[in-house]
Amino acid sequence: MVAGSKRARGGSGRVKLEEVARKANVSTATVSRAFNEPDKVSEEVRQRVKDAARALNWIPNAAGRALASRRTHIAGAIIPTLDDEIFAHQIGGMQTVFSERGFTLFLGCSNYDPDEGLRQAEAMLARGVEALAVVGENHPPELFDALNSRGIPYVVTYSYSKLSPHPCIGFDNRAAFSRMTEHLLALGHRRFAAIFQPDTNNDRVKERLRGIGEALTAAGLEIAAQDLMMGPSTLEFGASSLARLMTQAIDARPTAIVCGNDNLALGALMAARELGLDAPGDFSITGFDDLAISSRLSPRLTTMKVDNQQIGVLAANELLAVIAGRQERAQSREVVPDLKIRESAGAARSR
Amino acid sequence: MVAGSKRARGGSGRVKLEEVARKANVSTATVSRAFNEPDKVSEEVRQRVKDAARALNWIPNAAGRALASRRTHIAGAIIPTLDDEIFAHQIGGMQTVFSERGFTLFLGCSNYDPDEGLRQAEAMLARGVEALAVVGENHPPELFDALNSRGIPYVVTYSYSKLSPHPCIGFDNRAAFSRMTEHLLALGHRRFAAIFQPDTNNDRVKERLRGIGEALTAAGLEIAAQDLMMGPSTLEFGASSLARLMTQAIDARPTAIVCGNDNLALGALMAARELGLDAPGDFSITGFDDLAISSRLSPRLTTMKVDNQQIGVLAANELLAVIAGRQERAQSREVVPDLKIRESAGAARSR
DNA sequence: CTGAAAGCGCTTACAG
DNA sequence: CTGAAAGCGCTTACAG
Repeated sequence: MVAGSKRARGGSGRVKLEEVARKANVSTATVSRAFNEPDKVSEEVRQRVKDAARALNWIPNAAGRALASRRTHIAGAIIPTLDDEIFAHQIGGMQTVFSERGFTLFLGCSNYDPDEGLRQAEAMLARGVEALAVVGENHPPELFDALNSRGIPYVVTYSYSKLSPHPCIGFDNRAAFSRMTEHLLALGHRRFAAIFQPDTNNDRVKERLRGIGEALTAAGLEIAAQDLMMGPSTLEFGASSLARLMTQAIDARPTAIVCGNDNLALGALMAARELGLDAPGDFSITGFDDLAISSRLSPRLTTMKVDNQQIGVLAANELLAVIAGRQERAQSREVVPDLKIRESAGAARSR
Repeated sequence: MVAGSKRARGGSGRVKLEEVARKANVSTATVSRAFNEPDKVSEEVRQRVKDAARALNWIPNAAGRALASRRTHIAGAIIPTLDDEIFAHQIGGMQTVFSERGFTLFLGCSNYDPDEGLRQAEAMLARGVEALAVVGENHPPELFDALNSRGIPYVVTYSYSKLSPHPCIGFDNRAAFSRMTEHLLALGHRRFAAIFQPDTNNDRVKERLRGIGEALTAAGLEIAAQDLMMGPSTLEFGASSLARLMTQAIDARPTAIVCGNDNLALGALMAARELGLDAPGDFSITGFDDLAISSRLSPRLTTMKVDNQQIGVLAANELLAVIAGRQERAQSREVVPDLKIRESAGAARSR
């Protein structure tokens, strides 16, 4: 023992590669190779090393490995919130794919605060994420700068635009809402209202509103100021908004209500029932998301469905392809929402 | 330059602490202290170091730091799925607390496969998580062994039992369903049915069924084999189960239906409406979770509410307390579900 | 195929 | 308060 000649330095107490090497009677290099480049080690030695590792119950220390190899096998995802199942499903899809490929996933929720998102991204970067997925483009430029300057592959999810400077995995929010609006126009509606979640720090919501606006403009229409309701994405706000809209004189009130999501639309439908109104008889209404319940309540809700888990899967696959060097940069992938035409939106009443 | 005398070894290309030290004209030790133990560095030097770090845009390399300090500032959570908002909310709460305290969160979903959960736990352990939260107790013993042998603090969430060998943050699933059953017994019901999600690999569901069973046994009752429906946790399964139950002769069929969650109960209520039946007129029914919609549909659903985000917050706080050395071991915390008595369960009809 | 040893980027016990 | 240097646990360029 030369103890005493060296500085005391705790150590983690965990079994380390060196002990496996000693037990297997090989060098540390060989142990490392037996696991990371098994082809370079003879069958017999490889077996001996693996047996020794198992016997000692060795789990490699990822920090040591990361420091030496400059690989962490960690990816990160930053979403606004897990309270919305839309993002939860995305993360679920991503997590599964990453896990299958030996990657562990860091999760950050910004609670719709771009600065918080940036802080979390930086924490992930410090911890050496090899790739990052963020929801939407609404982030401080520092976030993308940090990613680009380090050459960390990333994707923007949930939104998609051909014009985006970023690789996008998602759908065109604007086009989706234009399409929904056109569906209502085709049904003969001329007076429109919208019930929406807040668009603060939310490029997706802004795009949705823009989509409605463009379709209406093309038809020479627009939404009157008093017919645009914006508030929390709750059943209550949907309900109170519908009630407000319906206080207007019957021949002046909107016949078509485009909601920012199913939740708001369902709330509105509940309020309507209490007011003795119904869709599509008294007004038409649409949602977005196609929640499980939306097709089962009466009236069945006209809405659009996006495969969010698939977005997560595609995002993870793109990032893994870049990490593996199979491609230079993540490619954008468009996911097309499915328009579900159901009972809640019908032909406009003639007046 | 002595280049050439040393082995070539890439390097990450990132700015490192050494460069900050050089620019600030101090040793690497001082740079490290300026950030980690600022009190030990003079005001002036500290400022110089921070300026240099900012100028160089230095982000410390977490692997180097982890290796030297044996701290990673990483925590992990393993849940069955993110498709259930119950777990999503837990993770959301946890994430926020950990993030505030400088911890980054690893997320793993087992998809209800205990082996997959174990694999993910091992991956997290290798990456040096300082604490781990897992949902429920239904995990291979190796998982808890690995945690205990390394002294990694952990908590079991969503379930709670005084008898558990593990620190639990959650509620007593058995007691909750006993309570709900007693509520129905007090309303005069004697013939019970249950519509439940699968109990495979799911100790929480098993406990729920046990809770119902115990309350019924105490009243000299039990659920007949044909009145226990178990299947996927979907609106559809709730609906088809209700239909099946209601095919029985009117004076022989159950008057009280305990559902494993709101989703199943809502499905059942929808089917009832289509069959021209209603609650509480023709039967009473209860759920669990108190989804937003459950109190707004007609009939309003009698159910129980659990603050899942709070479970996540409590879990993170317990783990952080152990990490900080403020306590030896995570303490169990019971969260009491709130019984929401509403219209869907009423007095049993006299026959 | 295998080993000796340098190096990854930090922290920290020790000395001053 | 500050610095020189050892050490954390791996990987890998080099040599054989």
